Amino acid sequence: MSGSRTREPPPGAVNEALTERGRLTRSRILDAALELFRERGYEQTTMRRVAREAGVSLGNAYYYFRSKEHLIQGYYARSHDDHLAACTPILERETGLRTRLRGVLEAKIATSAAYHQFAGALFKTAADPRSPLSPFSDESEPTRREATRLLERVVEGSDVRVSGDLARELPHLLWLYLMGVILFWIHDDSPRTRRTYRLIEHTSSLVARLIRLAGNPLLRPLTDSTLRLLRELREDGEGPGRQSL
Amino acid sequence: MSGSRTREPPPGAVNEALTERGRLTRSRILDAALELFRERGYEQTTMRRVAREAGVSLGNAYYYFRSKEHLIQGYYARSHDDHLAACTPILERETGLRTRLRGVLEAKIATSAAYHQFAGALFKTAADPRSPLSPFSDESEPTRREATRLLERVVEGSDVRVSGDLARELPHLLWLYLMGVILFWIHDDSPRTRRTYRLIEHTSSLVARLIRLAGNPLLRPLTDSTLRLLRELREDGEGPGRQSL
DNA sequence: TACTGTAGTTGAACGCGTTCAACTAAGCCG
DNA sequence: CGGCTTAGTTGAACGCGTTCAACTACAGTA
Repeated sequence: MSGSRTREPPPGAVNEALTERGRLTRSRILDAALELFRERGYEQTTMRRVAREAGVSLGNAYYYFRSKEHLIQGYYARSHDDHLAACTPILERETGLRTRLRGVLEAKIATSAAYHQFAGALFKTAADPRSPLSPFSDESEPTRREATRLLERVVEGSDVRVSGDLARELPHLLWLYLMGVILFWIHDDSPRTRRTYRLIEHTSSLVARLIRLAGNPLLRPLTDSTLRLLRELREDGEGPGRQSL
Repeated sequence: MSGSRTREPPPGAVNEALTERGRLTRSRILDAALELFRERGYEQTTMRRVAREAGVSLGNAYYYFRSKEHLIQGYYARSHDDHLAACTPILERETGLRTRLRGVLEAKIATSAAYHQFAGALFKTAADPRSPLSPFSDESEPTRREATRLLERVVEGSDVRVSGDLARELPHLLWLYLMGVILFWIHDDSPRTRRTYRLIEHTSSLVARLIRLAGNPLLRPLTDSTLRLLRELREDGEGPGRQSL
């Protein structure tokens, strides 16, 4: 009995309160994990192998990552950064809503291509509502907010004007749309996931037209009750987290 | 070396080629599993405990169920049977599309209520595209087909007439809608999942109105390109399985 | 320099899902 | 009855994710 007596929970995903040495070790572990994920997928990658590849002990890997699943958050962060970088030129160049939407969606798929085969296992854990990795979880709120803001920029920077209530909800709806596209992509086993690109090509046009139509008198009641529903569901939730689906 | 030399793959989920004794044992295992799932959830239930509770050995449980996940298919089957039974009176009584749709959706949620807390873990495995339990997998095709047929009856038995092309795709779209509702329900932690009921109440009305509007000249191009997309995506798939998402 | 607390690190151990070679029981054919 | 086949059954063993008590390295303090 010589060591410390209480142990704080491991640092986990966030890069805070780590010494230089710690940051380096953490990074080595994550790099090893992502490479193994790409090479042989999620299930086939063992924590023992990750630790060995990173040159640390098994227990040490768990010091930096609460669980095998938590390694995935490292992937999330990197994936979003890549996506953002790929979107910038598109959002600066294009002004049409359809083109902007399509470009952003295609960028997400293109930047994720290398991880397509292990993305299934990824969503497997993400689908569990109790998992902190669920895209709907409180813990994912920061990432979700960033993605939503990106979609907000897609609409705001376009030549389409959207009225107040809809403008507020639209980014969330588009985020749901993005989740749907990703879900499709995960299940897409066509060569180069060409079916997903086809889906994006068609649905981006569809969605852009729908947004334009939303103000039309014929569709007004439909639009209104949709917006009312979204508001109600949001108010109904007990926390500030808990998105509208 | 006295026993048999080759071993067929275990019977798995289907109830075929089992002796009376086998059927009984299988049923005892499944009953034990479902009870434990209800009591303490999926993860907290161990195969050893299931076997003990069923009064069989650990290995024997694996003789009837290829894996722990495969126990879930037993849940699927029972859940669908319950749903079907609950829907029959509704479909015989109601004629309005909105009411029929709402009734069928509510029945799904109501009959699943007891399993709400473990349904998350259920969908967790179901979200993996490689898993045979994925609702999109080839192995789930029979169940999916049955559910789709139920939704077909919802439309056909109603007082709304739908034209040919749309009539063919509509059941698949409604099945997707049902999947979305279930996904929402899984993440719904409001008391008695009342937010899900609110969602159903509003969206069933919305969807019914959309179906009526689909034939409207203003929306005709939108409807047409949606249908074209669905057809294309289906043709693009290489197998007869692989639904349109 | 010695002392102390903490970040970082270790590997044995636990419980789990899963596998498999071997066993038992029951039916069938001569 | 005896021999054969096959459905049904067993539990030890394997590999994995995860935990944890104990260790080491190092920075700060007196």
